[in-house]
Amino acid sequence: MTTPGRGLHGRVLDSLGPAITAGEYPPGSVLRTDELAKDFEVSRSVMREAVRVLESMHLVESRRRVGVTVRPKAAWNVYDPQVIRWRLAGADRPQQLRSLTVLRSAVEPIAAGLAAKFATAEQCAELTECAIGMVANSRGHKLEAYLVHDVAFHRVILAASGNEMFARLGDVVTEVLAGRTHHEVMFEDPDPAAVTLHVQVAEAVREGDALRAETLTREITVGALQELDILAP
Amino acid sequence: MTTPGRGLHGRVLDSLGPAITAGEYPPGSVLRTDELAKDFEVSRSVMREAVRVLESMHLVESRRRVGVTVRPKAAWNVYDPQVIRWRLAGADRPQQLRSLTVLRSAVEPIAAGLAAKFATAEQCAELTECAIGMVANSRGHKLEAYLVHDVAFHRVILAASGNEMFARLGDVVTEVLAGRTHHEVMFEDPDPAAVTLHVQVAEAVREGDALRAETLTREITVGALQELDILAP
DNA sequence: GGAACCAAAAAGTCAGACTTATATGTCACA
DNA sequence: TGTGACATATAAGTCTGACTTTTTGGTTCC
Repeated sequence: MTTPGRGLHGRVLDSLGPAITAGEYPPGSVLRTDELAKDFEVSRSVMREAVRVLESMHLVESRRRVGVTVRPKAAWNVYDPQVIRWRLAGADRPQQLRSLTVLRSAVEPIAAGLAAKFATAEQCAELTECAIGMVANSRGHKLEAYLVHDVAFHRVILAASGNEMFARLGDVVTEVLAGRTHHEVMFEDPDPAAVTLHVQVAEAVREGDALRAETLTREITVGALQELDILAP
Repeated sequence: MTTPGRGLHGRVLDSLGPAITAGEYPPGSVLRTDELAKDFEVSRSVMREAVRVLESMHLVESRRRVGVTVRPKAAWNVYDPQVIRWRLAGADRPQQLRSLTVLRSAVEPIAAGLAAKFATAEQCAELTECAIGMVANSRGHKLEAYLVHDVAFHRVILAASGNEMFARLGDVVTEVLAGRTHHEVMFEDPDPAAVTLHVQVAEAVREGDALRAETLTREITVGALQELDILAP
């Protein structure tokens, strides 16, 4: 999905980042740069660059005479795609999946409404294609192919909303959907009702019916919430 | 609001970051590390650390034999608080304000609904205090004091939602509200209807009425959208 | 015209010396 | 006994220079 280990400092991050988000170094832990450098067998300059990046993610704080302190989870930049990936890969996975799904349930309906208003003809076509692809792979244990179209569908919706911040959630949604299919139990074919909803959203967007697109998408996300037992009574 | 210029590399960031987000170096521009180091009168190591941070924000990409390339806006980590601050401070301000307000309009109603279910007694009390503070400063050109309570109100809602990702939007909302009051035209007292809505939201949350809290908050955010001429017909 | 090759350019890496801020302990004095 | 000033050790921060590695773009030769 993303470029791992860009350079030496990147490999350090790929190792240190997940360790922190997984709570291996609990908040308040103090690390020392040159000790880390020794542990990871890299020069101090490389380790310093890695620490700087972690600092920009608010995962750690570097202070003179003290060291590199791990910050509490509440301070983390939980929207950083890399942090999200690290958390999804570790012990934090369930919580991360829940909060992301709740975020989706807030954002996607609004995005769909905006998409109905602002989507280009090309995006409408893409959307329809995705919906068709989902239908075509909705039966017969072709989950992999189904997922590809499902992911693409949601990405197009977010991009077509015309809101840059919504658009940037495409990666996040991708991770969530991919995770749901790959890691969770998902032997059966997708819910036919959900497939229909996607087709109908594509319709509504094409017809410029913002309210309908929003409502239908809300139904989709409610389904996603229910899958994770996040009830919305 | 946040710590500016933490160390030498921080000061470089405070200068280079805004320049990039403002489009001073358009996407595709190629910078060279040691040239930058010379320009900013810092050592290469310091400049490298700054570049690493910019890279982690997806503002630039560093490649061997090529240099440091500025990435297109679509790649930027627009959820990074620092990037948001840089954009709000520069030419991108209007667009940034719009997309943030749309994001708010998606997230806050859901957050309010969750808050109605999960807020602690303490948070309910805080919320009521904020609402009272808003009422008390709603007339007589006491906008500064009004704003303080307004901001606090929305932060509590987001925090009380129990969703870590919503909670982290508190800073963002703060920036938006502060910006609206300080930079935009806002001579008159706040809309009395909006004040009432806040009071009612506090009520609904206290009573655990999720649906009402959500609906009322949606009315608040619709108002925010209208202020920016973002119509939602 | 295309494939193999070469050279330059820029980032990447490392090691070592030095500077600076600061937490903490010490000691004198009240 | 408590409090303030001061000294000291510590770890991050900074700078410099040498070296390595990757990659691009041109050049040569078939």
